[in-house]
Amino acid sequence: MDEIRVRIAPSPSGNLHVGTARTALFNYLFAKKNNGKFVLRIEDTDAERTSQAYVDNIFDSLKALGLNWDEGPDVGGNYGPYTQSERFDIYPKYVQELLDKGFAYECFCTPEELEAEKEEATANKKAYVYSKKCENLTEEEKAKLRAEGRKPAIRFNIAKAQKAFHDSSILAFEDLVKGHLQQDTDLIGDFVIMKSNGAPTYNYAVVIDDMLMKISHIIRGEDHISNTFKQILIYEALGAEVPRFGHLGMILAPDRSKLSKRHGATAVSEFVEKGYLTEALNNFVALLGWAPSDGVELKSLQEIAADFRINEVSSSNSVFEYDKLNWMNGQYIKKMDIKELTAMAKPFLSKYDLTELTEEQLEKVITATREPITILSDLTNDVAYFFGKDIEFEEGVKEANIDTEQGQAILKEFASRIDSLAFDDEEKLHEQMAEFRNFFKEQGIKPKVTMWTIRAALTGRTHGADMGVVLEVLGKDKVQYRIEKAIV
RNA sequence: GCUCCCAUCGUCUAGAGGCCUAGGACACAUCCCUUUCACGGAUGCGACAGGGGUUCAAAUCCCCUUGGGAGUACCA
Repeated sequence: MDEIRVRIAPSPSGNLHVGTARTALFNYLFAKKNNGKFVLRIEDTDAERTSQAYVDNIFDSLKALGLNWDEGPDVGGNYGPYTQSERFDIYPKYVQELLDKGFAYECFCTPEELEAEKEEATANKKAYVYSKKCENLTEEEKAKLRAEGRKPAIRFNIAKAQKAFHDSSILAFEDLVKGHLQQDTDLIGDFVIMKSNGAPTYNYAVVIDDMLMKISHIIRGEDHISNTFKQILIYEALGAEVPRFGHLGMILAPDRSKLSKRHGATAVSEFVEKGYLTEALNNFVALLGWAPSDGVELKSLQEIAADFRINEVSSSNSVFEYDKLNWMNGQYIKKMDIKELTAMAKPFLSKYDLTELTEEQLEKVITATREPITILSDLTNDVAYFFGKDIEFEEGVKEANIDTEQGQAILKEFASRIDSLAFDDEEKLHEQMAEFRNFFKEQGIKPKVTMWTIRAALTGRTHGADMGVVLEVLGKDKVQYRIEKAIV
């Protein structure tokens, strides 16, 4: 194939999962690195589990991550439509071709008959393989079954295809990330490619779509390895060029089970709602299975794309731990443009009356509180004392820092200086506070203890934003009010 | 059950036979910086799953065991 074309084909039966996001990312990176095209296809074959809300979520999440597609349902392209449900009329044609070539046959088995076969297989500790009962039905037999009202499903004839294109029953291919992979096709049952209701099944529809969309490389999760053998055979039976495959390890929860709701967020949109930055999410997820050649882990999408090589991706599973994601998110928050950060922070500040502060003051507050946070939602609590008249004291803070003889002395001295404090002159205020600390330092009280008392009275806590910013943003009136309230 | 995949610090990983007394990042601990918490800096803790081979030499190659994951649908 001349052009490199990859795709991501999510099924809209849920919000975009981080695992899918990583697959999308690796496909995107591979396309970027190789000047290829990245296409998005929506696999909504199963109407019952599918919804438009999920389709929207998938679009929005992918866009938020910056994983822009070159072709897709919304932007179109030369190989559309890009939504499977709109492609239903093209699937029967190739089923007929397979039927004509003898690589497929009609199957009239009922669910009950199939169930019985499976039970027998498990009873004999054998792998279940369809009995091929319907492989050689005569026209008369078929007509009779049809007369009974039975509608056939179409099955793919594995052995026939395998024999036609390979020397033995072993089917092998070179995986882009896992290397040599093989499977004995005698162990693969003749699977249904078209249901009795006329709808195509997944393994068949993907092949037709990928073939028609000229997909050259299929990068996906390793849960698809066993499907790959079935799919290769369909490509071959259709006389189509078989694409290259690359199977990625799975993302596991810390308990090594599948990442699910009980482990916390699973959808990209949930991470965003919690206050994770999509840049950090991309960066983190890229590092699950891939390592930059220069060892520098903090990297933009562009930098990663330039360095990315699919064959360097690890073939093992990786555990999704929040520690590193949190650290990374914090790094991005620290480096982010303050205006952009402030805008992103606002949704997390909805419980406060933001009109209390000017935009400039808000930016100061965010600047002074961004350092220690790892996710945007940390801001909600960290910024609380900048709003409203009164504050809430954290447990024990009042008793230890204010209700003491020393605390009261510090507060009284501070109260006496409030009138002379330069609330609107950052530099001067800084000097005045230094002088204030020295006043007590000479009495043997550590600077940080002095500040703890003032901070406690003003914020209800012993740690938080820079005191200069606290004083400046709070302003003389609030400072005076809170200090006086703390003096017994 | 059957088939397939995987296996380096707690986690993500570097490592493609000698460069490995196994490197980095996160987490953790200690120290420094400091008006707090942090940030930043320094140091420390910490792994080649086990057993057999092959080889002058194995984390790297082969086999077995063990452990983990996936697939086994007229779901995708």
